[in-house]
Amino acid sequence: MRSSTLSKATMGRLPLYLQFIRTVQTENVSSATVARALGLGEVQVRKDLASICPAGMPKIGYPTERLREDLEAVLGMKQTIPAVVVGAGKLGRALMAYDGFREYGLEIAAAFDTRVTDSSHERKPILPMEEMTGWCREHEVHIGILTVPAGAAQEAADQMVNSGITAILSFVSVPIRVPDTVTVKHENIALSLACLKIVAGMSNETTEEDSHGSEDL
Amino acid sequence: MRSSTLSKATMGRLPLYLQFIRTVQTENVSSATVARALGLGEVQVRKDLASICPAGMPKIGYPTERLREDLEAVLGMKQTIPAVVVGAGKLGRALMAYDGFREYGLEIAAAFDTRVTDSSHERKPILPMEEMTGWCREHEVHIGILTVPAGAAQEAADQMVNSGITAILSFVSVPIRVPDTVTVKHENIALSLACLKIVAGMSNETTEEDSHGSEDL
DNA sequence: TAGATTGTTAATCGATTAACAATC
DNA sequence: TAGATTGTTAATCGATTAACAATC
Repeated sequence: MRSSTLSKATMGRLPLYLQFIRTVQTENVSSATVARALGLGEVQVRKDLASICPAGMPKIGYPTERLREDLEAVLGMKQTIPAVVVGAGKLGRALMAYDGFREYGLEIAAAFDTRVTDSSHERKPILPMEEMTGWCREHEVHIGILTVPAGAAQEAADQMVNSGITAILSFVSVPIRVPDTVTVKHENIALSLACLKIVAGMSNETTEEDSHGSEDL
Repeated sequence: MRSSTLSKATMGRLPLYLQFIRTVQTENVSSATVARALGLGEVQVRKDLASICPAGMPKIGYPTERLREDLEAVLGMKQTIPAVVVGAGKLGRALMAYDGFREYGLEIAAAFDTRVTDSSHERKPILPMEEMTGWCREHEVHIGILTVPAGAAQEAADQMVNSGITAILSFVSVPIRVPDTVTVKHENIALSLACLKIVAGMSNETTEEDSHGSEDL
């Protein structure tokens, strides 16, 4: 019931709140403080927080500890669940070594690659692709990170689906086809950077006809 | 004039269109085709495309080549501009080696790190931090990718700003403070994965009270 | 001409913001 | 009590969708 009142937009901001709340040292924190820190509207913050934490107190604010717990609960970070990396290239291995996942209730358990690579320097196993299905089913892994070359993406994705993975974070720049039951999120780094280039006004798109001077966004 | 009619939402979809258009083999492409491929509304696609490409023809669609050119023009991909990586750890070096940036008119020119690292295996120079300001000013670099440890983020960001960088793509999970003239985009991979976990319904947030069965988003 | 497709105007929807009531 | 802060209701804003006119 409660979850149905959380809009998509609100949901997207919750991790942002959590990130900031974790840095707060005081016992209580007000919506104004959060808003200022994150550059959001005060009312928006209050509305968002009210939807997940009923412990806000007039004149005092939100108990930091309680707020953090509620955020973590809604975001499902109470328990750590395993994920696998598919494609143990440079990016794949960089992600394996990244320990920031744990803060968000996730842990890379293993990686898979078509070529048997030297994993002696890694703390986690890099296994041949053929073992993925068995391994994932055995360890009940349902989240995968896809970091293979574009040409191998579809085949790898198929194998992931076949291994019982239902959520894929893809770093591949080509779209992949999966059944409706599987969620794919594309993380296109080049694209993010390109957007930044545009927002920062570095593209050749700035026309001289716009006599307003530089637009403020 | 034209650019002012592009909403933020539309702008965000343009790279998506470009990605797909580049895969199209036919001479012309209809909004219906694009919509189907990307899972968007037909009218939405038409409205978006109409705002950047005046060459749409009833009964025929959009000339693929022309559409691609217009998209690239608006997205500022005609010319390649340089970017630097700050923090030559695993992720930083993985990004250096990634050649997908070029497709979006960007090129990693060099990396900087506090520790002088072995860059003999790299095709691009990894230079000591002290040289960043001079190097960036000389090469007129205004875009930077931040991949340092959280503890070093603020200092590194300050140096980037000082080097004339006005757009930062940050992979650091802590917020950084920069002047208003600098744009920062946070790329929190762990967070993306966490969102996926939620969307895919793997968090412990699913309540038994929701008797609708699984929600379809 | 007829039909398919584009482009635009109006209606709907969702999210943000403003105003204000509630409360410790 | 007075004041600061929360929570909610109504108004505004922006984006999407629906209906339809324009056109090759």
